[in-house]
Amino acid sequence: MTKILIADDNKQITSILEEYSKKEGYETILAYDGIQAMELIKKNNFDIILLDVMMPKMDGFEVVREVRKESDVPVIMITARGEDFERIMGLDIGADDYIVKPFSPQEVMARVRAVLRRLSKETIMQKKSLLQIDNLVIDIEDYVVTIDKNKVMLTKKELELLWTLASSIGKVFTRDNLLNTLWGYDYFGDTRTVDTHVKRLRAKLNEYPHENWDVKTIWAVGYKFEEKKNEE
Amino acid sequence: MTKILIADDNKQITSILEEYSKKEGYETILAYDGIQAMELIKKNNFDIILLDVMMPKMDGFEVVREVRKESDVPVIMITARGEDFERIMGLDIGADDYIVKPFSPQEVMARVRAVLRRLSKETIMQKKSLLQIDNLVIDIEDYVVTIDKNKVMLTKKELELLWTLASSIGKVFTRDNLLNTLWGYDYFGDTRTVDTHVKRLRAKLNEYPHENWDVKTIWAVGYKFEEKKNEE
DNA sequence: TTGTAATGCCATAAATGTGTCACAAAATGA
DNA sequence: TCATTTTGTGACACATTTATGGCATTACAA
Repeated sequence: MTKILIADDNKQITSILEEYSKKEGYETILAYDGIQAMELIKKNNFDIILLDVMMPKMDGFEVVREVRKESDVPVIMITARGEDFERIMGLDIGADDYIVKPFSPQEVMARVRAVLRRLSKETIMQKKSLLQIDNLVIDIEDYVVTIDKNKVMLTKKELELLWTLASSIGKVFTRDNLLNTLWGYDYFGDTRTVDTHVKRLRAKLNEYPHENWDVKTIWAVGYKFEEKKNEE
Repeated sequence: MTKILIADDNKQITSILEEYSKKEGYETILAYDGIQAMELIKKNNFDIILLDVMMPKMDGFEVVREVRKESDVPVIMITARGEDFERIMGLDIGADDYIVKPFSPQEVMARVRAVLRRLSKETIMQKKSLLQIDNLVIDIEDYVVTIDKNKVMLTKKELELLWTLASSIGKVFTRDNLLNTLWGYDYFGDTRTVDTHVKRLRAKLNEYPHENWDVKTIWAVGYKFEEKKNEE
């Protein structure tokens, strides 16, 4: 049975996530600050951990750092603002995904499922932080994106954008969603900025052929990463 | 079958490393202090040894010194702080690699594989602690770096920096990563200092041609050692 | 101790990335 | 089809990040 730890000092958040986790069939345990989370982690053997960044006594970053010394449980960080992508995902912290508030519980559960699915595949492969879709490979650790082994030179924002879209294949993101996830919810900028980044990303991706996937526009809604299922 | 000794007084660390080692297919033996480690080393014929520096009864340094009197087993040291690179890697101690806490188990296993791979090539050659990438050779033992047989005069920090980057080809290191690994995690200095050392290192490396590799900047992230795969 | 090399820090220059806008192009629906 | 809405694109200003040279301090060897 999948065992999940939900750590957040906001009880409304933990209780709604608890409800959804139980609906999902997970064994759910709650913590309300970092110290408590650490204690529970030491005693239990969780399959996945949901960690709020801002918690009393010990913040989420510290908790992951502690956890990572000894274990490799998948961790999803919940952050109130657009913290630096690479800080959370990659090099410094080593979380498996991150979610920006405000979020919907469904979204969180989708991420949890995605991480668990991805991880179960990766026990065979060595590398984590590797997202592979058809001939597209996104490697967070090396900060490299390739299409059929061809290196695509993306900037940080472009990589974040691609990673965000591609890690939820098929899901439509509104411009506000993306602004919220990539720039933080307290960012007040032009919505159309997203368009510009999509344009730049597409230009670079189109340097190489990719028949089975694309960044698609959903008219009057937003963008999504689409994978065309092969007709095998 | 590869036989590995894991010596650390923290049982959580040994047990997680044991788990990963077994997953890797190694025969795994554990020790919880230096004396115990020594006894096991005398009785067994290990292929590789993981040694925590801070252990009760006999610290990691002493253990290696003892071991080195009689054997040449590859040793990877685990240190909590940025101990002097040359002390661990160089003439005094003669370890084959070192890892700074906190680490992820994958990272450790990657290092283990790397050391074993390197060593297996070196049985023919006499030298150990030799890192070779295309026309670049880093000799930790003699503290010498050459490009096409041309000696490159690097300072201590420059060598450490190069070695750190080059022994994880492709991996991006943030400035904080490097500060942590090279200066110790308790060092509070200017992040930009890393830039300066990269500058000096590059200047010296560029005295000689190297088409197939370079120290590359990942904008807004950090640095990495990049090897351009030859189109053989 | 003294001289020399190494190191760390800073200011400034250079390089690169990002956000905004105006207008063109495309999609939608009557 | 046309009017309207939405998206795509190129240009440009400006923000951010990195490279560089110089200088002060420290470490080290003679």
